[in-house]
Amino acid sequence: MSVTIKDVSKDANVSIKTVSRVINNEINVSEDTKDRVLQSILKLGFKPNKNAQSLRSKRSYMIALLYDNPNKHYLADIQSGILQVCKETGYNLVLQECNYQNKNLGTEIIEFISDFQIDGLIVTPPLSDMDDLLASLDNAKVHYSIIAPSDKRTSSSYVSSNDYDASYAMTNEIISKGHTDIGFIKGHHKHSASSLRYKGFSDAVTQKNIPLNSKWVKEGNFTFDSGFNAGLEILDSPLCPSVIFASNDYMAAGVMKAAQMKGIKIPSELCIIGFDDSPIAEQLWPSLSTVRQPVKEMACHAAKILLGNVDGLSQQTESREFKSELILRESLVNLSD
Amino acid sequence: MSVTIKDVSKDANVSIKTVSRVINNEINVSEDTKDRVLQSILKLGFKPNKNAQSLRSKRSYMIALLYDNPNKHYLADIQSGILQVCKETGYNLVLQECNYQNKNLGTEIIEFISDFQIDGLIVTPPLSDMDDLLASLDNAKVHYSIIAPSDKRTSSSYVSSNDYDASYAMTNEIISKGHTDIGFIKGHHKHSASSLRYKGFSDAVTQKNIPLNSKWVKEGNFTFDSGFNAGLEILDSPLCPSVIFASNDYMAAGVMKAAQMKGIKIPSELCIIGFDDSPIAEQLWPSLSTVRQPVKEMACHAAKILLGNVDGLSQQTESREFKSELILRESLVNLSD
DNA sequence: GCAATTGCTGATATCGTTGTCAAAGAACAT
DNA sequence: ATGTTCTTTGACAACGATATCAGCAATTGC
Repeated sequence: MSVTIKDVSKDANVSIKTVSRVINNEINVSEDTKDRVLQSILKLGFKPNKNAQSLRSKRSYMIALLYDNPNKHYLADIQSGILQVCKETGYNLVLQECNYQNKNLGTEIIEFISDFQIDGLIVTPPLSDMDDLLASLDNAKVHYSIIAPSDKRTSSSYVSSNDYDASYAMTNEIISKGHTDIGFIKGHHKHSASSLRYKGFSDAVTQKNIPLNSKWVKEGNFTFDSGFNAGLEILDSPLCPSVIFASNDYMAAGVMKAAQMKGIKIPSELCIIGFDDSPIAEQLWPSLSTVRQPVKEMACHAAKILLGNVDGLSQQTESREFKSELILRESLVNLSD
Repeated sequence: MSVTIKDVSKDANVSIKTVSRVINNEINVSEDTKDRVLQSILKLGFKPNKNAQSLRSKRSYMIALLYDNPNKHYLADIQSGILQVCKETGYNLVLQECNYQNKNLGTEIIEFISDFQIDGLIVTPPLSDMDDLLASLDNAKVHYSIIAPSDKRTSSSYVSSNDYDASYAMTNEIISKGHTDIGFIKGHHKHSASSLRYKGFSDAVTQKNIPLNSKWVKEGNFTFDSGFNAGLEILDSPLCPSVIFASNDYMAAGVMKAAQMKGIKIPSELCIIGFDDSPIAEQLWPSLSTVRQPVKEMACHAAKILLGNVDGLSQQTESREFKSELILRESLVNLSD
């Protein structure tokens, strides 16, 4: 049926072990035999059988993506970045949709890994915040790399973005436009990016001695609906802020809809700021000012780190923080009073 | 290290073949031995090694999703539906991002399948329209199921939705509100869903003797930008329609932004209709009237069909057409003249 | 009552690789 | 010349399942 290492060994007149050595780029094969074997491989169109390799070497050439994220675009970018690296290295990506509230998550994931001999994991938020999950993974000696970890764990491999700095910078941008009545919509309090984004905001206003009205600070959970509801609450009060800064674009879109339904003009009566530069930010009118993270690059990098650890052959890659970028669009203007 | 079939066979005092029989639910095992083996399996915590199974039986217990679709939400729903079935059946899903313009796509995919012994494919639009790709798959005797095929190929397994009927019904809904000046934005002409949606529309207007103004019919490619540009073109002309029906929500969102930028009031001066019920349809203001397809259920069904064909054990599942549903929201109102 | 069929079971080969270990020859040191 | 090390190679076992085929007992048919 298909060509095996045995056929190659016969054709090249060497033992199967030598063919294996050539396939795996092992040392101590003379140039002469190596050439001969490579030629036979080419001639016969030999491809090593992945399952046999996996069985013997206990490696599957597959990595898994762990996620539980309502943001489909974020996820799609992550997937796309990882797939790019996979394609280059011959690995495959399998998906593992999780429920972060599942009590047995650690156990189930470790079971999944050992079932399929998965070589490594990429862990995305909010799962990257779950210290107990990561502890189970460490314990089971599973290779993994984390996207947006809760704190920069020295022990592990991660990629992160400078959420705090970006949020701080955006807040200063808002203040520079003359605004002092600023609302903020936090994300879920367990989500570490949430806290950083809020901290960047609150540090910036505090440093400029701008009072923080607690009625204008709400907590959402990164969904459109939660932003919509928070927006309604803020805009129902007698005193309204002139800007609302939401921790992501979907919540900002929710605020925008709430404002539009109330007949509040954007941006002249209310400015709205988002975070993430999701496609919707540009699709709304007026379009959202926001913060762009290089999500796909981050995912690429996370995959490279992981494969560097998993695969002795690839080069090691270092953990890294990526810089975000302010995107100023129509939804933020100078305070007109 | 880990428990193998051998350990179980010793513990249950049977041959390894008998254990294998129990694992695979083969006939001709007495209730007595079966119970004994099952108990040993439970006691020892035995889990068959997937790679060994794959090597011997030439099945990987993995299916792949083929896609090249700009619509991330659609894709996420598809993935989610497939993963649900995978979880139930112990299969795994691997992703294969394609480029539908790639000339060697067929070859590359078949190579990928034989490399990893992928058990089957789920093909999504626009790849499901590529007859030459499907022909290569047939030729290589690859199992696959198609989501939204170009025509209901009797030979293969598919799930589809009633795009024509839904578009026809929505058009009648529009007409019943008194509109006669109707614009339409088609999707990419190679995309079969495109043609069906347009045909449903044009048949409905023709039957009601409503003239079709060709200046109000544009072609986009299902992206926001293409809808935005088409919207600008239509709305720039001296005579504007009172409704624009776009073949998907992203293009409809583009039209809405174009209209809003021009100061056209929605829905009083222009009604906008979308298709798909993407999340953005509800997030815009005014929210979009649209057509909802049960995408996740369709994906579930496609996965079941595939696994029914791949896995002799699971029950066979039939190809099926799913019904779409009209979702009437704020963006469509009676013609006010 | 004897042959044929059916149900259940196990010994052993097999899938296509990598791992272990030993052997042969070359290179070097003494 | 002899012993030691290093390089290159191959025979064979091993990974952990399923497949083949044969054997034996129990049932059925005539």
